[in-house]
Amino acid sequence: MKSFDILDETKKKRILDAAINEFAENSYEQASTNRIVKSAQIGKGMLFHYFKTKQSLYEYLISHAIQIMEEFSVLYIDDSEPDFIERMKGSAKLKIGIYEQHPDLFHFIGQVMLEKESKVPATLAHRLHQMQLEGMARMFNGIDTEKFREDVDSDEILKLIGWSIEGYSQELLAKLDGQNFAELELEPYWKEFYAFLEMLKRIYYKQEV
Amino acid sequence: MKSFDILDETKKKRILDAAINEFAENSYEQASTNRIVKSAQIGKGMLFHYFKTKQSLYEYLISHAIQIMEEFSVLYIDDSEPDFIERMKGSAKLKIGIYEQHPDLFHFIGQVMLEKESKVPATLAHRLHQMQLEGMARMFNGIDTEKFREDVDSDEILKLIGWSIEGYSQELLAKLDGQNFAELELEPYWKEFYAFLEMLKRIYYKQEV
DNA sequence: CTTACTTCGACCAAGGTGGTCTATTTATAT
DNA sequence: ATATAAATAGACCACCTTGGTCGAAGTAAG
Repeated sequence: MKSFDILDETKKKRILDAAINEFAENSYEQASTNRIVKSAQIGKGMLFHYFKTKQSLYEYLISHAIQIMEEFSVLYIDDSEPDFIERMKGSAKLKIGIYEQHPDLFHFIGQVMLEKESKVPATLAHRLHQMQLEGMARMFNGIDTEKFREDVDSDEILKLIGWSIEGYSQELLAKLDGQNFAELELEPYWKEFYAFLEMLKRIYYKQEV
Repeated sequence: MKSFDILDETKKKRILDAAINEFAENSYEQASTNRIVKSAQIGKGMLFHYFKTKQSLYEYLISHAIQIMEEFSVLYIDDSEPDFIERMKGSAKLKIGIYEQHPDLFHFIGQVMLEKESKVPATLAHRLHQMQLEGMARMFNGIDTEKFREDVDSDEILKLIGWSIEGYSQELLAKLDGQNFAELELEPYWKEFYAFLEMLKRIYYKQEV
């Protein structure tokens, strides 16, 4: 794998993107190394020179994906922010950030989660699980629930706000489908999103008098 | 196809379930007729006797799925009910009802939607689209928005309630994963769900004084 | 000119593809 | 009981894709 780490960044990215995309859209078995090399525009031999087998390529990708997720997580999510909705802003920026730079990463990880364990070595499965737990912790630990309205259980409020933001994002993403993120002016969408969050505050926070 | 329609219901169901499952979990190209016949416990020849080609089987399934969805829709969704959340109860019952009797139907339709148009004939694509529109209409037409709190736009409230119920269902479904619906006592879960809906009313409806 | 490394893609055996066909069983009709 | 027709299984077909190999050509360095 040394030989792979040494490549120019652009070729490396082409290969990683191609491979992640292939494993995102197909199960391990159905994913095709032939399609990967074609999409990455390299010869068949090279892929098996860099990664000796399909399986080891797969494991490399999983590890790579975890690494990216963790980097972005510490970068974007400020777990000292006590206001839940403010913290969710960071989470949204994280998702968009990953989406811009690695469009298929979430899809890939989702596919990995569905995979029969046999293809995902125990240590990687463990790291994935750990990542999930830590992500939850970073999202929910130390939230100030005093701000929430008192006629609804605060755990419920956390979930409701989460689901609402999830729904909003899905709708937005569907609307922006096909368009190229890189050359898109996102600022107005953020503005709208912030307004949406303010609305959530109006709904779920105590009314200031 | 006549020959197929005549079969005993149990064998018919075995074949339909196997085929829908296969096309739900794989794209058209990747779906395998071999796996279908093995799973349905019939000989290879029979499948191609009933449906002459893979493509025509696929189209039969799509048509079949649309039919089921429409039946359930008129059965469960009462579009004369003016209270949105009450109407959503029907929608939830519809989903569970379909899920019980055809576990992979939603997944299948989702997969069909993703398919490159070429494999889905225009007329079926049109029927699918029409079904979606009518479903939306049955959900949202004639809703009494007077009940909603007035400090938030009522269209937003409709969406927020929808997303919240969606999130709740997903969470519940994840919790019940793997368990067999048929032999499951659902009543307590409905109870909890109704309580959840009452909470949504508290949040999104005008407070009665 | 030699040595070492990179790159490609033809090639391999193995196995899966949609679809056909024959042989046999089962049901129906006379 | 006999003849005819329908239902059924699965071996088989030609074709394609699979993960992986390997030799040859290209490139760079010493």
